[in-house]
Amino acid sequence: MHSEGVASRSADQRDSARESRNGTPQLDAVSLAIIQQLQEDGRRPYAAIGKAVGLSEAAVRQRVQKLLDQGVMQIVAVTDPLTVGFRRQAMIGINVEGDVESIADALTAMSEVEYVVMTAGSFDILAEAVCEDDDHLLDVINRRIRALPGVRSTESFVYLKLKKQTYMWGTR
Amino acid sequence: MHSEGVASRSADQRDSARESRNGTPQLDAVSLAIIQQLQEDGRRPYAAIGKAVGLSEAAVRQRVQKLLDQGVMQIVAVTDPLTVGFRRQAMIGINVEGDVESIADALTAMSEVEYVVMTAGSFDILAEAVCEDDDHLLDVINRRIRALPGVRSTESFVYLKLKKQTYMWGTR
DNA sequence: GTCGACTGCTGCGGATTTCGCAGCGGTGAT
DNA sequence: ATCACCGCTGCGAAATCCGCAGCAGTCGAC
Repeated sequence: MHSEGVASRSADQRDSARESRNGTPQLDAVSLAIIQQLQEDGRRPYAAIGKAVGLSEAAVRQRVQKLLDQGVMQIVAVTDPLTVGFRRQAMIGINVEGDVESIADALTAMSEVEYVVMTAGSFDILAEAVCEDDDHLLDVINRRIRALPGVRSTESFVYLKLKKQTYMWGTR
Repeated sequence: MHSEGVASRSADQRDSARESRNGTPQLDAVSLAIIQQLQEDGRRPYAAIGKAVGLSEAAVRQRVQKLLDQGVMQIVAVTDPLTVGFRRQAMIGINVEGDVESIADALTAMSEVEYVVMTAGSFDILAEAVCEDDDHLLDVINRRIRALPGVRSTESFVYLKLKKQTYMWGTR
């Protein structure tokens, strides 16, 4: 039950999530609207969403389940790390020699590293670390990240104050 | 089958969320466990959470409502922006002369800017911009951010590939 | 063209969950 | 001791979730 119909459909019916070349599904307007509803409130009832986007409760439920299965979105609780006991966060800019992606994978495997992105510019990788205190952060940066073979240099930006953190993509 | 004796509330009954000096609530182990459950699945039923943390369904519901009201957490859908039609993202490092916080506030007001943090290090502010295409990104950086009075310089890191994006704080 | 397979939507009951409220016990202040 | 407050429990009613059967539209094959 995991069919991947690779076809181009023009009109209406099974166009909610078409696969594109790179494997990331293409979303139609209705799925986008559903996501938008759930970005406002992740627990909003399916029937209410259906009324908002013009679909039945069951249809919304099936679409949401599919979006979750495909990994397009996830419905989760997000918090301010400070209130859950993580007092030190930092963005770490990393320069790499050799294979950037393998370094990025190594960072991804670290539980303290919550965000990893490969970039163009004067850093090859940006990674966000969430730590309990300074010692913990120091350990992550100096003993774990800089120890990775291929890491040429790092620069750290310790967070002083988080001003904005939104999850309203597509709501604009 | 995770039934744990997390709730030894013999000691203290009304300690689920006490206010500390700076106004951010202090969370006890049970609330943390609830958040953890909702980080795994934001739609998990209250009864299931209650079974996991050792509370009744109604108690979990009241706690969750309180956590939401206090702004400690929010339950939302999160997506990979690429799949929802935003093809260009960038982290922007900003140097400021004068009041850093007022610049940060101005950035916060921009809908394209999804993340703003004041930092120590060679940037005063890091901001993440989510845009539809290169033109849009260029407009945000050159015409809007650099136009802010007090912005001395900016440096951009265009995202090539998002490798990790987690919301599992406290799950470790 | 018809046929068949596939996909997505609807509508429907039954099971489950959510919701509101009254009551209870522990804590701290008066 | 008394009182007010707060969090937890338990319970019935309402709303929601869930699975399933049926229908309609598209696509590919013949």
